[in-house]
Amino acid sequence: MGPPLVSSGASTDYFGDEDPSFLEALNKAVFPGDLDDSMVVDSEVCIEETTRATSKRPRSPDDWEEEDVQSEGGSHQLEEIPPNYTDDSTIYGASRFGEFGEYMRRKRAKLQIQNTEMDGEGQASDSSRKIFRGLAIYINGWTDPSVQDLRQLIIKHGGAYHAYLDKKALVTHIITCSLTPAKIREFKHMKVVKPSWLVDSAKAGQLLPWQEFKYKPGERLEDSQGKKAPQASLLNGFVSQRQRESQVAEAVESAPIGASGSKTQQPEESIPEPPHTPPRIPRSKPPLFPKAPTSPTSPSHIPPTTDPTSKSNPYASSKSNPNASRAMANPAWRQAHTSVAPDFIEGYYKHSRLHHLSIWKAELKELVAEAQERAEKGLMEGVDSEEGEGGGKKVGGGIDDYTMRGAELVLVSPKGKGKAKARDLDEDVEGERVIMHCDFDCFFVSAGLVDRPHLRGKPVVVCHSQGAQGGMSSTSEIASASYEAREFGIKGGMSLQQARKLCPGILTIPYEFEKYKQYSLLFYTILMTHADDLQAVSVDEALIDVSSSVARLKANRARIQQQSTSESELASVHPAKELAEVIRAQVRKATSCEVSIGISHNILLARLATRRAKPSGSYHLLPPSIPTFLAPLEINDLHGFGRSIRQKAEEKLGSVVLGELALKSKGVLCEVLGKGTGETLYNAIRGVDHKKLDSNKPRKSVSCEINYGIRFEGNKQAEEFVYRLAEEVAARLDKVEMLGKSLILKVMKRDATAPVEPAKFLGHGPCDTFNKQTPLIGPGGRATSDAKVIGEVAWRLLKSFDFDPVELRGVGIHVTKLEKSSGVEVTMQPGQAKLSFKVPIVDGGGGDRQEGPSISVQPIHGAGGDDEDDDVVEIIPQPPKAQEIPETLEIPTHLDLPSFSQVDKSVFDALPADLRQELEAEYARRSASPAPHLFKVPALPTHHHQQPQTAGPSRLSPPKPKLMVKGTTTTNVKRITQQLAPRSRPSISPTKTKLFVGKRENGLKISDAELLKLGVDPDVFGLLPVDLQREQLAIARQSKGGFGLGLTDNNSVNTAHQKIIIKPRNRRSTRSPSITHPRRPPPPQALYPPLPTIKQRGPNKGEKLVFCETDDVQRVIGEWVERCRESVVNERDVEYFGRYLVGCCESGGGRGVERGVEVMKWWMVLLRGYWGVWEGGGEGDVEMGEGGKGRDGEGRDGEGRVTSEIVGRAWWKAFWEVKGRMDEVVRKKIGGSLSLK
DNA sequence: ATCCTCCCCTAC
DNA sequence: TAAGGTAGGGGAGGAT
Ligand SMILES: Nc1ccn([C@H]2C[C@H](O)[C@@H](COP(=O)(O)OP(=O)(O)OP(=O)(O)O)O2)c(=O)n1
Ligand SMILES: [Mg+2]
Repeated sequence: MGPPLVSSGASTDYFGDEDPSFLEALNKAVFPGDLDDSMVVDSEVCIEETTRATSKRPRSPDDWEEEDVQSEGGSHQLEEIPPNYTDDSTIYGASRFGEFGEYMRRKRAKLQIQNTEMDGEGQASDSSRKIFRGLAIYINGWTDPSVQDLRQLIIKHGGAYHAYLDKKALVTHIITCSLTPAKIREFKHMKVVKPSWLVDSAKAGQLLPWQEFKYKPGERLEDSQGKKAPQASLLNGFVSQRQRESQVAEAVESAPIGASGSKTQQPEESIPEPPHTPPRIPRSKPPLFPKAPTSPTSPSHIPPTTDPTSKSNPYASSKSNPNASRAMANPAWRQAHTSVAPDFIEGYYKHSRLHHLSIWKAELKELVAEAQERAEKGLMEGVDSEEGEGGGKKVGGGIDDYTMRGAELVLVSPKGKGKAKARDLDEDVEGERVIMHCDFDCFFVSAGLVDRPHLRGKPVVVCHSQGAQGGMSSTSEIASASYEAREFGIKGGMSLQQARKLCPGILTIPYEFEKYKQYSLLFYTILMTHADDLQAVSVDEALIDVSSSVARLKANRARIQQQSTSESELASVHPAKELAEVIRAQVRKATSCEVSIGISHNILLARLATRRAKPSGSYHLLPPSIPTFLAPLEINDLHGFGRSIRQKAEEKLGSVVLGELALKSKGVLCEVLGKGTGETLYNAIRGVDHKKLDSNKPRKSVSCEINYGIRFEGNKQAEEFVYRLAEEVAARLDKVEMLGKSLILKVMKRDATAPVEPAKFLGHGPCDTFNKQTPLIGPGGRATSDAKVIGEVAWRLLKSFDFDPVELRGVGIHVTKLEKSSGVEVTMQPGQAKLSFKVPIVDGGGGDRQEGPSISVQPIHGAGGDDEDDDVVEIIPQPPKAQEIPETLEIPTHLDLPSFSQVDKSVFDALPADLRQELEAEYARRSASPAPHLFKVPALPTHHHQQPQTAGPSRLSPPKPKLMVKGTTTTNVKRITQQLAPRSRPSISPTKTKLFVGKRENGLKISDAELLKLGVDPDVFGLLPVDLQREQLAIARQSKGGFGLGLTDNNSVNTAHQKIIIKPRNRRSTRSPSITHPRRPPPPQALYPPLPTIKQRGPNKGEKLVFCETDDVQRVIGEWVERCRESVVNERDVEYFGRYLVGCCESGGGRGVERGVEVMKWWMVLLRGYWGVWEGGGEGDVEMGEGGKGRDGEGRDGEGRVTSEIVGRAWWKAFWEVKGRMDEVVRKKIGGSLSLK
């Protein structure tokens, strides 16, 4: 656009047609969001559901099916619509719009009650008029809105919920979705009604006549058969749309839960009764917009359906997915998108969220194990220098290696041992044990919103289908839903189409695996700082034992109180809670995401506490409230107890509520659930749990399986696939340096009654699964990791089943009976070698490790300088510089699956000022230290002293708490530093300082202004315990003096530069052999090299493209923009960026252009998010450059502050400038207009 | 009693 | 379009 042009131009240009949808999406996003905040639905009916379980599922457990499919009919049409999507959207938009009014209104109303509702507290009455006052309700069995939801609804509206039916006389009504014949008889004389009575009444704001909702045995309810039936009814078309909608809304079901399989459907729901639909639905489901989605209906159509129900089965399985059938009819399409595609496995894994979750978990466990070993060893020898390669562990410097491995985590030292010991010794001392369960709130969504602030507060979900894609018939699964989305009943695991039925305005954002990994590392790094012990649960979740940290805080507090009265108030807050809030604040600062923390004295309770902490908070479940807390929970609320057990409990024990189950004897529970499970439950009901944090157990199996997109046409293809899968497994075995002696082939075969193409696009649908195990014999001896051998064995097993390859829907290869490969061997790769080292070591102890990364820690003892110390450890920094090289290194280990990479610089920059300062201080320290080593870290007290932990605090001999604390902090710093070091800074400059310094500040009297001056966030500072405050202060001062932020560079220019370096991939990835570090030999190749490529998709779906995938470029841009939100963007960066894009367009062929366009769109989206208002006003010029660099990046205080307008205009100016260059290139290259079309 | 095999189940 | 993986806990039942 020319200069002036502006927006329109934009739309015109790059986003030509798609724009509409693209823009629409943007608008939508904003739109609804505005309202948001509260979401509506008051009844919230969220449903939940689930459950069901399935009883049936005859065979395979799965049945996912989306039943939605049913809606399929609708979807069908929708499908066609897409083309005109624009129009549609317009049309739909209109209607939506109207609905939005209602939506908003509701939302607003809901707002008021929203927060309060859940907690027992209550509240609010407003929406909740006590319409159920006087009612005594008992809920029987599984229900559509879950029992829990119904219970809340009942209570919220003044009713009484009875968990037991023992006194029938007291119960006025029984709510159920299904009754067994026996129960029917039993309840014959009672008022048995469907859940919709409660839901509809709540919506209507008045108690509706129960008779209209009377439960009739004949009616379907799903229940056992579940699946299908319900759907069928829905589908049937006749229900008017409106009715349908309302049903949906009400019923809401939800989908299956996240996890597993069988789900599905069921949810369905309750829909059995379409008819009723209550009288208006005044408020209640906001979501329901009638909208068009649905439509028509006929489910059928198309032949594919094979036999939908034909078979008699009740479950019949779902319906087929017409879109899939159509696509599968095209040979070329099949060749390109199903298991027969040459790079199917690679592409599949690259996009599989579940695969990523699994890999990450394994990597995190490994990192934690390494940290623990290190801590225990206490020091290790430092390897010292390893710089060269080292980067992080193996990976040397990898800068970023992608795997987490590159990163190093250090456990808290103080306790390292201490803890361990302490723990072991006093296990019983429960009193002392403090466990925290930390979990990000809607992790994928939260991470995605960091760069999309304009979507905050709106109903957002993460899924592969973006924007309007898929219309209303997308079977894309939702990985995570924002809390706003949950208000509509949307849950993880459900399909996008189901979600759209619940909330047509739902917004979708793409996966950003790289980002999740980075945040996770930051998260773990922070946790390590406070934990005595840590158990990696998942990327976004961990259990930590903070007993010693809490004890220390407690002790300090006591001390302080004595000293000064001023802080007495603090006493009211339990130190554990205080620590939890500190952790939350640190993670928030580091990632801009919310983490919730549950605290208690054992794992079981800490986990349950998290649930209450959840939206965004912390909750300490203390002994006195345990009984009350547990009684109303249901069995499946317990970790490890899922739907299957729930069903057993319901059927054989007559209840799923803990309060009721508490009456059962241990014997009964064991009889029904098995010995171990029964006892675990018995104890859990009483809040007892003796489990310890996961100790690093050796891996027992390595597997690989794919149950998606499996569609073979002949044995040849199946064989080819099996061999490729075998290569994958072999690569994974090598990666962990293990060999196996036994192989298990897992096969999923389409259930005879299931449609050829299941409801879920390319999903496996209802299947029968088969496993076959056989010994795996390698060449010489037994265990092997040879791909060829594995492939042959696997294929032999598959053939032995003699299944028609066309019927296969899933294949998996599991290798068990593992043993470590002999040391070396594979080790070859440098990179890997490093990693591996760990293994060999086992005994050797001695020298192993070199982790090299850079840091090694050695214990020093005391002495030193400071006081404290007891256990100090030295850290040897890695050679900074090496880093550069490292980057390139990359490592390609085998697949590169997503693995964690070290935290990259940008992430480092994103760290909160306080944390960053600590790091900086650490760097300074390092550089300062003569030898490279030597930092002190409180580590174990090596020989000298004894008590570790406890001592910890004490460590400092004197009373000075601060020291102790400090020690801790220091430690932390180190850890983080270690982690970041490799990548971070090139410049480590220097200077000074020392560590510890004992700073003696005492009181924490310091003004905010002063804190700001030091770069310390007053808010966070305020949350810190006194000792930590001191520490922070000391460090902050130090760093200021030392080398202030300056060196870090985060400041504008440098930072920006780095970022802009975009091509990170280039850099990082490695790919350039040339760059490879000298030392490192070429890595082995990954089976599937990662290509970071950006996704380039057709220009057409611009929107999607824009949001799709995470690619480095987008990430970099996001960070760049984010960084310069308050300061004017640097011209040089813009210039660099422009050159990069132009180069991109010129070189990459059409793809380069597409990519460039994609990047521009992304950039535009970001700018619109922050400075949309200034988009058009191009005229005012702002000087670029200068403003920004100024001072600090963060705090900027007052004075010459750059206004948002100036910053925004500068950004837009930069945008148009770059766009102008792009246009030229595009014109030349593609011809005509810019619009790429 | 213990262990082993062959599942199912659960979690993220 | 969509990407339903993966490892470990544990139970049932049989072999030892
Ligand atoms: N079946 C599942 C379960 C989880 N996840 C991913 C997406 C989640 O964001 C992340 C973490 O899982 P959680 O169970 O912690 O769910 P959330 O973090 O999304 O929500 P919550 O706030 O309830 O923790 O794992 C997934 O893709 N599929
Ligand atoms: Mg979470």
